[in-house]
Amino acid sequence: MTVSGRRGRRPTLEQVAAYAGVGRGTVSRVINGAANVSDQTRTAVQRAIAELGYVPNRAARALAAGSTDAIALVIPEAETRLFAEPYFSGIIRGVSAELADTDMQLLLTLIRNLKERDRFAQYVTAHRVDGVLLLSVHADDPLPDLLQEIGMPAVLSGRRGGEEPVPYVDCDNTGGAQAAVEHLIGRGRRSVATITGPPDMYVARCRLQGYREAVRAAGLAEDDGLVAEGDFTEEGGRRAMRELLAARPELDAVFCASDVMAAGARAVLREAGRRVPDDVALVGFDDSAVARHMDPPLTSVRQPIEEMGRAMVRVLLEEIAGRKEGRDGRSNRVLATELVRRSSS
Amino acid sequence: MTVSGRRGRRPTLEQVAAYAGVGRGTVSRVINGAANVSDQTRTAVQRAIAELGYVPNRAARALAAGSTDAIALVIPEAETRLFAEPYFSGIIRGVSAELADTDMQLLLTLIRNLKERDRFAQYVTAHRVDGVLLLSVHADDPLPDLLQEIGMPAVLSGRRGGEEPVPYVDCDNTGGAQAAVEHLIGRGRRSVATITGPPDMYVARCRLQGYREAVRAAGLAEDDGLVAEGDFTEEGGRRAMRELLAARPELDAVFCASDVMAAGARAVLREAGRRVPDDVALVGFDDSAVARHMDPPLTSVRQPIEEMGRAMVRVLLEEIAGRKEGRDGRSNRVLATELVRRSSS
DNA sequence: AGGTCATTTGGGAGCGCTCCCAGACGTGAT
DNA sequence: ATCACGTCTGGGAGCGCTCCCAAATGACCT
Repeated sequence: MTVSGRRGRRPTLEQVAAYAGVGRGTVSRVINGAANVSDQTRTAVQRAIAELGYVPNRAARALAAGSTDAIALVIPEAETRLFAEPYFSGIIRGVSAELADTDMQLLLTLIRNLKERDRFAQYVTAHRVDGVLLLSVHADDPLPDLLQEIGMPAVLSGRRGGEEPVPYVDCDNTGGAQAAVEHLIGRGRRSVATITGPPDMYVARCRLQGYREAVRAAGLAEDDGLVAEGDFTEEGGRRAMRELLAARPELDAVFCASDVMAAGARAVLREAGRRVPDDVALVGFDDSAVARHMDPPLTSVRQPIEEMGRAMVRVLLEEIAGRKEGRDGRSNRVLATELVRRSSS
Repeated sequence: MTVSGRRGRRPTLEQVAAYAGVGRGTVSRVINGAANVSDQTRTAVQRAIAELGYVPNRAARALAAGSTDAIALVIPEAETRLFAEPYFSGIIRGVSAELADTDMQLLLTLIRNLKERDRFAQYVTAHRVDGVLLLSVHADDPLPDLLQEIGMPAVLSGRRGGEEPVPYVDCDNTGGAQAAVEHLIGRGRRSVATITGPPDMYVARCRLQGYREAVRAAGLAEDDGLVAEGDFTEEGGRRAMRELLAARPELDAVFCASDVMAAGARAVLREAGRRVPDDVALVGFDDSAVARHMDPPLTSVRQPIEEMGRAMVRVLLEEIAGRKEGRDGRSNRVLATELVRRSSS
């Protein structure tokens, strides 16, 4: 063995220093990109690192520096089912991509009950991550406030309401819904109904508002008989569609606040003998696999999910960096949606 | 005494010891459940921990003990699209559930290119996790062998071939396919075709084998004209279905090695004027959202995905514990599948 | 010549744990 | 009383880093 004291273990910073003929501090400076190191020394250290195959020990670094180089992605368990596809994996993909050239680690935490939430709360209170990404929290979730309180950098995906104690990244739900309904109206539909999400969800209210604005802007009558409440499930979509058909048999288009509800609605329309899109045009929201595989394929509003994941990381990293430097940069981000036209409308 | 005071910071083990009037070692023993601590002392320490709200510092523990209390879940990027639903989220759910009462952390790593794979290789070589869960590796992936080489505990989901250098958890693909085809034959179908996955994938070969065994067992003719090669995509399913229809127009059932291919097949059948299930019965594999939302809903073979995630963790933890104690317990696990009957067959 | 200042460097002092050894304190046998 | 042998317990010695202070160096001034 060319290096003394190496015997099988991973080389330490100390050994790199010895090998390069410099002090520990200098090696540390090179690794962390500190400015005041002469080029000559830097090169020597870098060669030593390469030759020894040195990789810093994360635990030691975390202990000494008091930071963990890790962020947590927190997902309420329910969401992994509801948003299974493509939301969940899309966000993860974006987050991971944006993290790839950082050397931050991604910790995944599913929270399926109160006990686990408390455990996670304790976890972050103990500062075992540098920041937290919170996926689709519910309106009554105390986590955002807790994080705000203990000064843990955090970013939300979506909003629970208009304002939030921590930064959020969201897509333009109102605008997306509006575009969808404008599209329907633009295709000559005159009696456009909507199936909404549960009204206690902000995202559902936004999509409903988008619908209303489009209807109003087109000068069509605002008719509550054309609005039915769903719950983002297929069964809810069925129920709502039956209500609509009963109340306004003459309707010629339906904007559904989710693809899954659109699938339910489509089934009811089929039973009722209405053809899609000939008799009734259908538009969904989410652009999920369900939309692509429906018959006919469903026009749907696509959220830039992967990009949202990336944006969340960017905002969080800014937040973490800002926190360190004492400044306080709250920056939200709202991304645009896109209407994907298929043959259902 | 620099110990008392420290306002604002998290309490340390040292402070707990002082508060309880014992030594550091004793507190450590209580926390780690070492046997030789008197009940009285244990109680006192536990009270001190509770009263101070002490949470061990993971970095310090990892540094001192040389283990990280974290495992990595590694997913090749391509898979996050292909298996997006429900495989990906199902595994995560199972893994997370099984990990919940451990205090292991779950590190998520997507690998989207060679550079990232090398980085991850370096990462595990530096022993920054205690174990690795590898999702659906490709046949030419060197990661399993690398992990084996450096002695890092690892578990695969699925197999690349018959044997593996590291333990795996898989579902009974052959049995599932067999059950699906038996089901078709049991419903009176006599000309059962199959659309396979790419033959270089072990899972595809298994499902094909299951098909063959069922056909043979039923005493039906083994006819290569009834076997068409797909690639697990919808378009591949379409192409294969057209081939089958051209070669054996009289077929009355098709077993597809994936739901997505079944969706493609279904579209072609519709164009060809064949009714499902009246003229042609259809069965898929995966029991994905696509299956539930097809028209008619698709009979499909369900894999116990969440349970597979749990099993992977159990095997990995055993592996890690075994490694520590010097024993070498290679234990694979193959879980049963279940046929979910819907109206397509 | 001496003084000042910026730049670069070495290494001590921890960070909060676990590991392990030696000591304290029983208990029972001699 | 002495010894042996068990069970508990305290605390020293690290783990591999970062932080920071002081020292060395050299450039430039007075």
